[in-house]
Amino acid sequence: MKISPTAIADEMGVSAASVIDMIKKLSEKKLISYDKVKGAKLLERGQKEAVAIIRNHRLWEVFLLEKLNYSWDEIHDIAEQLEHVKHPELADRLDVFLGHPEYDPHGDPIPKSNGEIPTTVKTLLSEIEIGKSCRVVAVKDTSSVFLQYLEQLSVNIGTKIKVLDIVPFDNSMLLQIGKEIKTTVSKRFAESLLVD
Amino acid sequence: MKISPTAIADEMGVSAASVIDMIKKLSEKKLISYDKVKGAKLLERGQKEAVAIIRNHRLWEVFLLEKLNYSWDEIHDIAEQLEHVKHPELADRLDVFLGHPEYDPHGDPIPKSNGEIPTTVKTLLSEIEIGKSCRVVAVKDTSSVFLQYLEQLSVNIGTKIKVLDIVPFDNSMLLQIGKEIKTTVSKRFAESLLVD
DNA sequence: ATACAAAATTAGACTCGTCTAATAAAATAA
DNA sequence: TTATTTTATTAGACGAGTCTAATTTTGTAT
Repeated sequence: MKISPTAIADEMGVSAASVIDMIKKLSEKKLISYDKVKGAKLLERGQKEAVAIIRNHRLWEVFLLEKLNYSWDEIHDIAEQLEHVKHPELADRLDVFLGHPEYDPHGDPIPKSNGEIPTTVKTLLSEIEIGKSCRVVAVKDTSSVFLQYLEQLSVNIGTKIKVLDIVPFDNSMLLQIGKEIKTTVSKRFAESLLVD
Repeated sequence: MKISPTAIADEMGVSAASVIDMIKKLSEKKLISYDKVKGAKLLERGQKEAVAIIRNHRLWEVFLLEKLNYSWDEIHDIAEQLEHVKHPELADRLDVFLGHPEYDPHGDPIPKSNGEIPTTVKTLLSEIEIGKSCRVVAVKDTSSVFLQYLEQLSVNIGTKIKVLDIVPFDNSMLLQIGKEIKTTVSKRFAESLLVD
């Protein structure tokens, strides 16, 4: 998909000018290609570097949650710093130490050392029909507010959810979460949860 | 002790001008004081930050050695990157996870969360008299070459060393290392090992 | 098709950490 | 004490990454 410089700027909290500047620099470094029409695309080298960093990020997230007992909503920010620590072998050793986890705590697949990323079939909760059940496999939004909300609703990776009803007016969904909780969530919410 | 800007520049591999510039900036930030005569001194805030970073560094070194099975001579460089990862509870959680280690793999004390640094009596191996025995408690030089040399001689923290003889000519020492190894080392070597 | 709005891009500036070259100050040797 | 050498300091510049304020391009509604 093509993403506009403005969108990147908003997402990253920097000015559009900075994004354009950076696109230029990354193009010069042959990490990305840029073309008004096709947008920005990762080049071979850029792709590799990017995947390596994502691998680091997700492995560190597992470490922070499992070993240091951080909570779901805290790990992302710390992993964002850890992911840039550079040393050959580091990711692989971490991977071994953690027992070769396949998914990070948010349900995202951890790239293999060869750069391969396991793909999983994921559906937005918002696309599940009335009466059907599913299990949470990942979150699309990793912001603290969202994760804390999930926590509050006892929603975790693996949690079973049944769609009891959908309000036609605004597409809110009435959900049965696990055995205990029955609640209504917004369309926005249902579009931020990935299920299988 | 007072250290000259030039010495810092050499040690850090930057120009003297950079050191002076940085001294100015750190002074403005009230992290250090600087005075031609007294030299540079850490101020309260600077001291705290510095100790916190040392704490991070040493804890990460323990992690890298014990959990990721890195070797003695590799951990320093990686820890130098990890030490700057910032998050309120990170050091404390790491500390708990590692079981409150008191020393890092090079034998240096790990500062407590309150900033306290356990002090240990340490003597240079070069000051041990003929016939006396001692145990290695720390290394003064953490360069790869030195650590690899130690590895080769089977010298580790805790290794027992007996000084069998000292060559008056150049102060080389004949050592009994553990039970197996008997070898002669230079004065420079003996001044890089700390024993109790 | 025209005109307005939104997005992309450029220009010019600022901070940071760094550098080299020039100058000043201090230490040391004669 | 003066000359020489070493060290400290200043001046001016540069690249990186960022910004704001134009300006240009593109998209869209009338």
